[in-house]
Amino acid sequence: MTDNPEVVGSALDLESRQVLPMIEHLARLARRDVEAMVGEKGLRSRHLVAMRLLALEGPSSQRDLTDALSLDPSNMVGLLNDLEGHGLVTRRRDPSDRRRHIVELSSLGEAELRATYRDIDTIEDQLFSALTETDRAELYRLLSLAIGSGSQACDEPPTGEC
Amino acid sequence: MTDNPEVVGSALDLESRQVLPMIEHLARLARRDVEAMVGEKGLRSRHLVAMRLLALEGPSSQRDLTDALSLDPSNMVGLLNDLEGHGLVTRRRDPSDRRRHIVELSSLGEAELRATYRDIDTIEDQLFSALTETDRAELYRLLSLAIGSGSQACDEPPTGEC
DNA sequence: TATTGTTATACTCTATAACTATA
DNA sequence: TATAGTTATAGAGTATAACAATA
Repeated sequence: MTDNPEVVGSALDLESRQVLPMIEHLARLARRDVEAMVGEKGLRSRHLVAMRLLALEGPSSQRDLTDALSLDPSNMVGLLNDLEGHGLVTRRRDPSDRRRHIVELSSLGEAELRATYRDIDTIEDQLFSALTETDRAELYRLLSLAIGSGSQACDEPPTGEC
Repeated sequence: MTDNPEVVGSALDLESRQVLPMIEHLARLARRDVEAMVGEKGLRSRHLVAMRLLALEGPSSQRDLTDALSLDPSNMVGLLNDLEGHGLVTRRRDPSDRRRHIVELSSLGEAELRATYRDIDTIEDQLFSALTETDRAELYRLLSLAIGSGSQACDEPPTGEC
């Protein structure tokens, strides 16, 4: 723990077990693979994530979706336009609050999502080939845990309020 | 396991323990936090990843860096221009192969990297607050394992050769 | 001829601000 | 006044192609 920057020999304590750089790296690799594989259909990574959420949560408002995905509302518009244009989701007004749109996965969207999941499984098999089944289950658990708390409990990043 | 897309009740088997969507989600959250925190210095997530690699591997050619980070060579140029402009890395010709640039982290860059790591630690503490220390060590192990094999063993994504 | 680095370029992703319609 | 959704726009991320210098 020297604070002298001249000591170049201490490269190792520059490596402090951080996971964020690795997550960013994996995300870039994965996105490239996913879009190379399903890109022919005009679908991209973000579309799949949104459809996945709709499959899990059922019909939701755009506000719910943007909050859950931590996306900007204006991005969600174009994203859903794409999906709706392909007939993968439907949008309708909420009768009880006509400002809201209720977004729902269509049966075509569900079928498409299933097909895409098989593609993603293939990519994951390759990307995580060094991990055992137990490892992968554990990875799933850890990431679920992080997302479950990290993105919901504390929305505003650096306010210090959390 | 029905293959009838009409069966909407089977939402749960659409959720097949995939980690890629979560990794992408976490990456987006993390990048936003990181850039909100260190953005004032003009540094971005990619800069930190590159500096981190230089700290770990020592002086490297641009080709080495682009391969390790799975980035496009043309992106690396601008990235290193930024770092060099801030005095965080140095570039010099390799005497034994004058096509190559040898890139090296400067002592200023090392100091800056140390300071940034403390910021990133803070973000990770918050993002992974639901995980125990053991969990986080395990997460680090699993991601390292995936990157160690996934990105090096198989560079070309969908050739089927891997 | 192949490789390293570079420039130019275009397309995607993400964020901000201003607007509308509803509440 | 506040909220859900939309539009327009700009900045950052990423990929491709063409090029110069060197091997």
